[in-house]
Amino acid sequence: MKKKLTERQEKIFIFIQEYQQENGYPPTLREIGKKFDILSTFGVKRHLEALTKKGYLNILSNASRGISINKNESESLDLINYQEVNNISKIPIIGRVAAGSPITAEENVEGSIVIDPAFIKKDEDSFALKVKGDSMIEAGIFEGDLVIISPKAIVKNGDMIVARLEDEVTVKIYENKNSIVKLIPQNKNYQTIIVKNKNEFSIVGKVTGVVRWIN
Amino acid sequence: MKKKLTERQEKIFIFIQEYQQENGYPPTLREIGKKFDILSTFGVKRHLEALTKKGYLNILSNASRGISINKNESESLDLINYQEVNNISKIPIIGRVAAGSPITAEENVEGSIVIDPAFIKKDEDSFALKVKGDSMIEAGIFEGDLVIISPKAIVKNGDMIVARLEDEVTVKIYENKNSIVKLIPQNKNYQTIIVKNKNEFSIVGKVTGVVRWIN
DNA sequence: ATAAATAGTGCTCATTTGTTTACTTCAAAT
DNA sequence: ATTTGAAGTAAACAAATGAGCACTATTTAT
Repeated sequence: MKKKLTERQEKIFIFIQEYQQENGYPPTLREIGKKFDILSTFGVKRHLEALTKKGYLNILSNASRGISINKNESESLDLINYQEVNNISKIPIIGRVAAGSPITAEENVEGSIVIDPAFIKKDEDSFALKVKGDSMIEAGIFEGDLVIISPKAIVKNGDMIVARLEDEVTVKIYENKNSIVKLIPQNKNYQTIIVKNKNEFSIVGKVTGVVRWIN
Repeated sequence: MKKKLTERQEKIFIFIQEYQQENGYPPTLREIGKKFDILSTFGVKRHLEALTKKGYLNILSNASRGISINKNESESLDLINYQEVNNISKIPIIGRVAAGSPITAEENVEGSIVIDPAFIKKDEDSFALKVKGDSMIEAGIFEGDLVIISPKAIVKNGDMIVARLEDEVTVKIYENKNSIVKLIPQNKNYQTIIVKNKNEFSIVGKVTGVVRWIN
């Protein structure tokens, strides 16, 4: 379970996420400090330690930019991920997502799917979401399909992602031009969403697969 | 268009991708060197420069771990092709089908996918086909998708099936009214096929699943 | 055969970057 | 009133890391 962050910590956490998404690598202490007018690296470091203690980050000691974002916060999920049968990755399937709850919380797990490790490239944090709604039918994603999500993947413009807006989770095409983030559906009947309040928006992960079962 | 890589460059590029995927940040020159037994950082650096010049990477000068992966377009680097011997609901993937040969002949197998037995109802004869062509895009099946086929399933009108017509294998919607068999595509640009010579037609199986991998 | 591209070693150097200690400020809780 | 926790400054330090040069070896193409 994730512990609550202070306002400052949350802003820093969001910045790290955005930096990582835009650059493909995490920021340094000094880059974070510069952004938030913190003149001492020590001040930044303690923020990172707080975020680590609360389970949001992992930090590799003495490694530059050794920040990795922790998107699978609950320990129960780790148990699910470690159930590997003969080196085959078992991916948890997330069903309904209660408002405000972490997306990978145990109570949301509906089942699991087993994928050949040759297909899913060593991303043990992957999970699957059951799609509700038809906003992506033109991209060949239907209601009831499972989308496989890689939380650590680098998201680029045009990628299909799962985004969280306030307490809603949706599948859309991601576009970031001049810091204006757009979430583009693939259905003429839906409108593009322009993200205004970045605090209420986060990228859950990139869609790396689609699985559909008929009957 | 991306330029071709040397064997060495490709291995290094794949390693960088995997490292990024696993750790959330890119490797350092020395970490790459260690992996490939390159004792000098300069040797590694020139590989990165080559990869940059050929459009695979971007590098931020003087920044540690300042490597970002360029995912512009088609990366047909099939690092996914090896087979492992495990016996749990392993579904073979059929690639090209030689004219006249039985569709599940061993030489046609391109790989395999492992599916949770909870999903596939113990149909051990299931196999997967890689879709070529776009005749089913309106049913959410795109070129390159894998369709999972159950040869034993009972096929009803309206079901999606894989049919063999002479030496061609296609995915279509099946309809049989008054002994007139129609194969209906899901794409306005294609025409419904009416089967005349039933000797040259057979049902390979029913489509029970669709799997798509993005990137 | 000769030039060009590829691959690598060993070394030095400069910068980047994380670590640590000591001290300050402020607000909220006890 | 005192303690506690969050937030920050300044300075010195060590480790990590990229940059660069001179030189060698092998393969590939002209």
